[in-house]
Amino acid sequence: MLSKKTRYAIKALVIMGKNFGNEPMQISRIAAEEHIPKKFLEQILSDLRNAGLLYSKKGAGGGYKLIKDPKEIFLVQVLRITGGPIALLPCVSLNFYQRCEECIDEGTCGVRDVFVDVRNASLKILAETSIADVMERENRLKNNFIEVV
Amino acid sequence: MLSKKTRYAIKALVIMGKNFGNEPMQISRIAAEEHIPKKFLEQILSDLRNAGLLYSKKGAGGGYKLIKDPKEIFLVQVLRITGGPIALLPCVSLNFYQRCEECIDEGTCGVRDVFVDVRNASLKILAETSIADVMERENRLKNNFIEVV
DNA sequence: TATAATGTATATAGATTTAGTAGTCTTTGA
DNA sequence: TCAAAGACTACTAAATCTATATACATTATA
Repeated sequence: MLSKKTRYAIKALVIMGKNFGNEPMQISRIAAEEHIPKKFLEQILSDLRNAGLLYSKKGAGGGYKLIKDPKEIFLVQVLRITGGPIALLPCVSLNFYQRCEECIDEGTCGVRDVFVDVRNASLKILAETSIADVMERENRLKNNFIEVV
Repeated sequence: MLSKKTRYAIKALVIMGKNFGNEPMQISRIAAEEHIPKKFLEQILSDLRNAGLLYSKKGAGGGYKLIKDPKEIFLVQVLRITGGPIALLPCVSLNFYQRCEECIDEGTCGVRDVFVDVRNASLKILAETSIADVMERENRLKNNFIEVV
């Protein structure tokens, strides 16, 4: 399960994606719109900034905005920055690998072998899906809703 | 990430799978072979038993064994018994659903939409893979190793 | 240049979950 | 009757996650 930190990070990036090309957005505005605790969001945006995804401007009229086009920011990057695990087993994680202490021989572990496949399936989607794709899905869902009603 | 409980559960089922058709295995033996803390394993096997996967026998000469053929026990069942989440977001989980508190409209959430796909991809593998498949993968890995050496 | 708005950094507290342990009871077979 | 084994309940320790608090730095603008 993703941490709230990761979830909030993605949501914040999506909302900044909608604002791409415009002036920076203030933390408090993002926090209010997405119902995210402001102080917590501060930390998260700071991490995303240190990772090179965001530009920030201090002082009055300051805020955050995306450095890159939302088409070029992929979910897998976000998960890695915020430490959200993709793999379901530590011994299968590419970026947060840890040996399973109890394991006798990782190389011949059938359980691990299955969860490598699971990771690859998840990873494929997360590596192909950008912030812009998320925005597009949202639009599609909204339009479908109107059609149905 | 799966809990150790879930990991231990799968490993215990695999080792009992190898023993399928024979006399019950004692907790202490499984614990020793798989390097799992005995008392913790006790709880886990008890859960698997209550869920109908294991037969148990008390007293001298007692122990645990599979009720069903390992071909008929699928990983998804084990995860659900031990509470291991498959979905990466609570609002996407089929069996452990919880609303994301901050979410304004689940129905048009683009993030959720992506993670439904991720869940489906993982679920497909876990619902198709049985304990017997895990055993088979293990054998295949061992044989490949011999060939390579 | 004073002030208010804003981000930065660090520390810490509280809640929750996970992992593991202890102890006692019950059942079974020899 | 005794020892071996599982069943059940409660507890604790550790880790992690979420959130808040505090103090500080920077910037726009009046």
